[in-house]
Amino acid sequence: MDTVIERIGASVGKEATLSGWVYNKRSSGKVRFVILRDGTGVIQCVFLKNQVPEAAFDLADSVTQESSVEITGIVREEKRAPGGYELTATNLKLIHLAEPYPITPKEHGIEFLMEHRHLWLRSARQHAVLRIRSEIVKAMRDYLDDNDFVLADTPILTPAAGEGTTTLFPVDYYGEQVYLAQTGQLYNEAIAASVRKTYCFGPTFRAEKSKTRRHLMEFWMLEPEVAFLDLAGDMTLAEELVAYTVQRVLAKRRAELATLERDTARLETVKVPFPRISYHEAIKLLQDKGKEIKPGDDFGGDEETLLGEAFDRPVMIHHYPAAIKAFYMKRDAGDPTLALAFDMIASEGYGEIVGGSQREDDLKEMQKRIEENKLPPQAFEWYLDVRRFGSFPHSGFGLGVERTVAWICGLKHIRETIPFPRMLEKVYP
RNA sequence: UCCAGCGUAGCUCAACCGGUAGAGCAUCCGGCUGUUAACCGGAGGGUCACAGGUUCGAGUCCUGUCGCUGGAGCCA
Repeated sequence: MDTVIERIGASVGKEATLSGWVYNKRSSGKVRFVILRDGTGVIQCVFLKNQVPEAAFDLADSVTQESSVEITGIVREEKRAPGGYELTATNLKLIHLAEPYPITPKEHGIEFLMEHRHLWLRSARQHAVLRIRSEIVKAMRDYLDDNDFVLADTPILTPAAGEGTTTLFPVDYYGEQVYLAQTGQLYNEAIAASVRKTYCFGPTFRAEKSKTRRHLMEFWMLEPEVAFLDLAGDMTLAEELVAYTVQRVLAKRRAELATLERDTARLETVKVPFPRISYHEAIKLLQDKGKEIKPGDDFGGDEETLLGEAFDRPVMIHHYPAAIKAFYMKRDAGDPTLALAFDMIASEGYGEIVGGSQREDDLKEMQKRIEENKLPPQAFEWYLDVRRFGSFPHSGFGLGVERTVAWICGLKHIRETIPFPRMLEKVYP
């Protein structure tokens, strides 16, 4: 196996050759330090004038930031080193001399960093976020895979608007106008009738003119859908999935959370059960906190923050007014003005990370909703078939991956949670 | 779309009431045997976003345009 900095401890006292990029360098006359970054970690390499070839010693001074190099040396434990190890170099080989690197070890503004996002990803913070994001996705998929879910991906190009056309990106499809997917949910419902428990995981697209720290035009969503599951069971699935994911990141990505200076005490408490309050209880809670809000209103960013802050773990709000929720959600049998829907609001002001519901499974009722919402009925015939041929109660939800990453990492802005964010009118790089 | 703030060196920022354009980092040259965003000395580097106006004189004041940032709205 190749020697990498992450596992350098196994090579103490031995010679190792590391390949990577020059993260920084320092010089003190007859001793020179090259800080090497190899993608798994960072280690300082010490060059002593009388112990390395002259060419290598010269190169240790002239090599530029982010040049790619190969460094050979003896691995040593070192108390003063942040990672605990150091390399006493015996040689340095240049692979490519980098041009002057734009992102220096000093501060930079967000505009400049976003313009250089492809290079910014190499920095310690972004590296940590990439690794945590990967762990989060793996944890979620592991949880679902281990609980009998079948991954079945849904299309990106879709023939008709899911709900209204204003938020969709139109695409020319051999002369026909189609749209980038907003959700895989409707397809998931059909798949659930085949495999009982399914999920899709992929990008979704919104053409909204949203310009906030919580919105992206292109974001990834994890959407489970389960046959014969009601709203309460749906909430249980959501809280178990989220709690498992948070605990997994705490167990496996401590170092990265530390790099991000995340207060992990706020994550330790994220265990089941999560608090569940009804929409009307939430309204009352907000009114008690002095918010001017009345039953029937939807929650804005401020309200979500207040609700999230009221608990030490994510809170689930259920039984929203049907009027402010999607057409396919089942109504409450006792009060048809309410939808069997829930949102999960993350703690610490990160807002909604999960939105789910029990789906309408009655054919007549669904036909009525499609008509009321002025949706093109022919585009939904296949969807109605799910209600025509052995209709079944079923529920599911969508989990926004980037908002979840922002919350777990403690990032202020969602743009750092995905390698190349698609922001309002910004698609470079 | 609306509101607010900001556009000065490659980067991050200063420049007081309108009076000669400045620092740190980066780059180049030199010094230092343990540095941790190393440090010390030196050098080069400017269409003060763009256009117009006021003034003896504008980076600074006024108008417009463009761009960026934050927020609102919008938002399964």
